[in-house]
Amino acid sequence: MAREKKIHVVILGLLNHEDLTGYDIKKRIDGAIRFFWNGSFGNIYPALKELEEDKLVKSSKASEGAREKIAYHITARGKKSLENWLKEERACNELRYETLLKLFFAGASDRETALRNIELFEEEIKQDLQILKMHCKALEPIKEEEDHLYYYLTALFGAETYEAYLKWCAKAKKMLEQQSTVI
Amino acid sequence: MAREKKIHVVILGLLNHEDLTGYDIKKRIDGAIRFFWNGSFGNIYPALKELEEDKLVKSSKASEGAREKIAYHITARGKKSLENWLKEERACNELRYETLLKLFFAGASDRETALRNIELFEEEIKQDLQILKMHCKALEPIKEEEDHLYYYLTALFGAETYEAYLKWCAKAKKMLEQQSTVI
DNA sequence: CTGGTATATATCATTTTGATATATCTTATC
DNA sequence: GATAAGATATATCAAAATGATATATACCAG
Repeated sequence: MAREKKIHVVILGLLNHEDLTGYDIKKRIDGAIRFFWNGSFGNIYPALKELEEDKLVKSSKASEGAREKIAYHITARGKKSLENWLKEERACNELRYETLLKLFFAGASDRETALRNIELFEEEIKQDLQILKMHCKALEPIKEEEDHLYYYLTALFGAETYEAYLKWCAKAKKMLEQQSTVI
Repeated sequence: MAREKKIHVVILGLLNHEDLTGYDIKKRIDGAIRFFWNGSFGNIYPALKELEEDKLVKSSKASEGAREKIAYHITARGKKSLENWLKEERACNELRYETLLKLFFAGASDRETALRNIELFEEEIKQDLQILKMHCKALEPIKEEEDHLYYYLTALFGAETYEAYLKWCAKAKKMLEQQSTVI
């Protein structure tokens, strides 16, 4: 295994159940996957070429008319590679929340700024929570079929953690408000 | 504002209440900050040079004996820059959990692999939760003083979300086990 | 028929990550 | 008192991810 890009397994995972173009892949990532992983054209297109070089995917010109369009199909080798990754006993889980960074350093400004940043976070989370709840609602009834249980569980993870975020927001706001009146 | 590196504000935030060397900065990040932001020598040292070029920090040779050591101090300009960032109304909050990616694509392997990956995640979270709870316990009694409330709130965020993760783990494991016996 | 949006591929500069190199200081062990 | 291990300290580099931009076609509404 020469290459170690994470985008490779994201692509293989998506291609594992349907043929897609680079553009399609980006759309899929921007759909449900974005809540726990990202991808950009800047790494998708080069990755597709590398995967083809390594014979993990196979391309086919699927051009409709004048517009060029390249669809990719996973190979047996690609499926094997995907499964190997799934069985690897290490996973890199990390969170990068600028809001928490700002809160940690909030002492460099006033209490109002700290509160405002939490409110902005709260709004963002509320919106995304609505989307996650819709995903859950759509997947819950069909979770006995095929891979839907897996999709449901990732959506449920998002929904439940976002609920926890909102509870924390309320608590944090209250504490900040209390302390600012005392001082 | 020429440069836009996030590591710059992390460094400014840390230098805002004490002078530090690059190595110290890395240690601070690896302490409490790592739960929501990371930094590496590979970007800390170049960032310090850039910050000095832009006059946001000032270096002073603090060498003890033969070992070279460069301590950095924040300037008035640096404090201003930090505050501007805090007041900016946008924050990039993102989560990158390979465990969820593996779960989403778990259909490419067997149910046991999916379960195993959740168990590994659970173990990792349990360990970090202990650390976060210790942080909370240490900060809770002094949260009325100075910036401690901010530190406490970030630790509390971690502790509460990790608790939510563990609840989800239990639920997810149960669902996976139930479905595997039915099929 | 035309302007806006979606489709589609590609590239590039900037940033981050992770590993490695180098050297010194401190502490424990034998 | 030797020496090995681990912590301190700076620096650099390849690889990967990010975010923006360029280019061109297809489709649809007004």
